Amino acid sequence: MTTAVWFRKNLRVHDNAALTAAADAKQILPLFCLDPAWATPVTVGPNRCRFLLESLEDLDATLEAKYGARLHVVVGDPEQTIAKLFKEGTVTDIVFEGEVCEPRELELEQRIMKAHPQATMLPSTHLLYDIDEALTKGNPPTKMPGMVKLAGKLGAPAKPLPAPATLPPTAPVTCTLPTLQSLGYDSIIKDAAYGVKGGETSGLSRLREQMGRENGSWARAFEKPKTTPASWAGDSPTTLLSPYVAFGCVSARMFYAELKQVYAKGAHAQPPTSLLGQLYFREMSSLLGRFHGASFDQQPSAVCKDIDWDADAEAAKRLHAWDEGRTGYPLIDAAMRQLREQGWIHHLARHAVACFLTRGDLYVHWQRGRDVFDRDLLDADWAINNFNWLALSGVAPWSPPFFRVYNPVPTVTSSLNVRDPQGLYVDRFVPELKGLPAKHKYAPWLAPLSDLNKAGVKLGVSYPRPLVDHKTRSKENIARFKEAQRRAKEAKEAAAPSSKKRKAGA
DNA sequence: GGATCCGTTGTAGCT
DNA sequence: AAGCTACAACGGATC
Repeated sequence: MTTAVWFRKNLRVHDNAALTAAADAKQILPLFCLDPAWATPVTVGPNRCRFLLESLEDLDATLEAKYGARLHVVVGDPEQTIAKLFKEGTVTDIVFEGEVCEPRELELEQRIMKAHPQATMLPSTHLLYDIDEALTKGNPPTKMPGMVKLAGKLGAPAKPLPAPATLPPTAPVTCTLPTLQSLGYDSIIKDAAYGVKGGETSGLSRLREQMGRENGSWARAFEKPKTTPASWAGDSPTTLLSPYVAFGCVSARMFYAELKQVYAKGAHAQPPTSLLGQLYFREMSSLLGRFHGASFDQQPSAVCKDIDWDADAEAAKRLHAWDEGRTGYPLIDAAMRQLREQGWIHHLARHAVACFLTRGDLYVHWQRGRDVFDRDLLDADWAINNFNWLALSGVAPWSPPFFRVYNPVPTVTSSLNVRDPQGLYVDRFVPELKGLPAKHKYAPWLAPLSDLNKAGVKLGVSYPRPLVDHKTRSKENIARFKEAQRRAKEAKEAAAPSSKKRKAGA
């Protein structure tokens, strides 16, 4: 009698409902299914895959040290892997946590439950709140005041489950962890942003380190818009805990519990900008993702206007240049190159590149950008990624007004808050501009020819000229967006006339 | 049911 | 230097 404990987005021993439930089993098989269809270099970048493998390695080590158990990692289709384990008699039972909203995972678990009726699917520990309970309180909020109100109704999140004291013996299985090479990755990037390494061990130690930063006053004072996107090393501007939370190395409830302790010791910032606000945004994204289901990542939908994004060969070229950091706008290019190299960029850099790709400059479909983020971000999360691309491209009810476009050339007053007078961020990620005077670093096309020559910069050759002219393009795009919106409204009105129309007609 | 309020993060130009 | 305004104007929640 062996119970498989299927690890999914909970790569940890703390706050793990499945592992906790397995404490009563006769024998267990800790299991992770690595779907090779998921982990391809095209869909999941090497850095993100590396973080996963490190997390699995750490989980295996923790299981062995704490319980004398080992993690059985199988590279293959999860459904088939589990079916085979049952068929061979390796396992007789399975326990796992349900997914909160990602459609492919929800579909997968439905197939598993159908094929193995004895399986136990437990409520997820992925969020602060039980998602089903949260959704009984009405439609999920789309703005932070609504989320704060909902949190008030739901009360304090449950305390994180402690790691089990003991576990039953592990089934005797030999297993070796896959490597990036064995999964078909050839460009192996070793250094993530700020050296974040996957796994519960480094995740929990990073959590404690960040909560203890400046004796807790840093976490209490934290306000995201005040941090700068021109960051890549040294003290991180944000906690950089998001990759750990995304893969479940650190549970949101554990994060919340530690944060509450720090908050208890003094005055602290409030949502939306505070650290708690960040956990609330994550919660809100998942609630909305669950509520809208598979349409959440589509256009058009109940939460996505039908905008006529460019989709011709020219647009494909612009997308490619954006993806590779060759737009000719150093801020955009530095951020996109950092994303590839480090698997992380600051929140405001995400705003800058997302606005630039979509409504601001290139007028490319937000789904294209979303897929690039999904590939490269260590903290990629289906609900959060879609929520934010819907927001930044201007199509969602929770979007900022579409005509508020970020300037890709940082200024002192810009809300992108770049604050990089020496242009060090550009130097680090766009080294071909290194010799330029600092004042031209973010707009090399404005530099006098003598400066360009001195720096060895040949615009259009060693570094691209601006792909589009921001001032004229953003104006045109705003007009196009407005027109698309007007058409959509008209179509809606024609389908279901409202009293407004009658009034207008009278 | 209509009016009003407000939303984590716009920019440029002015005082 | 912080704070105002013009630009052009969405849509959900609330009263």
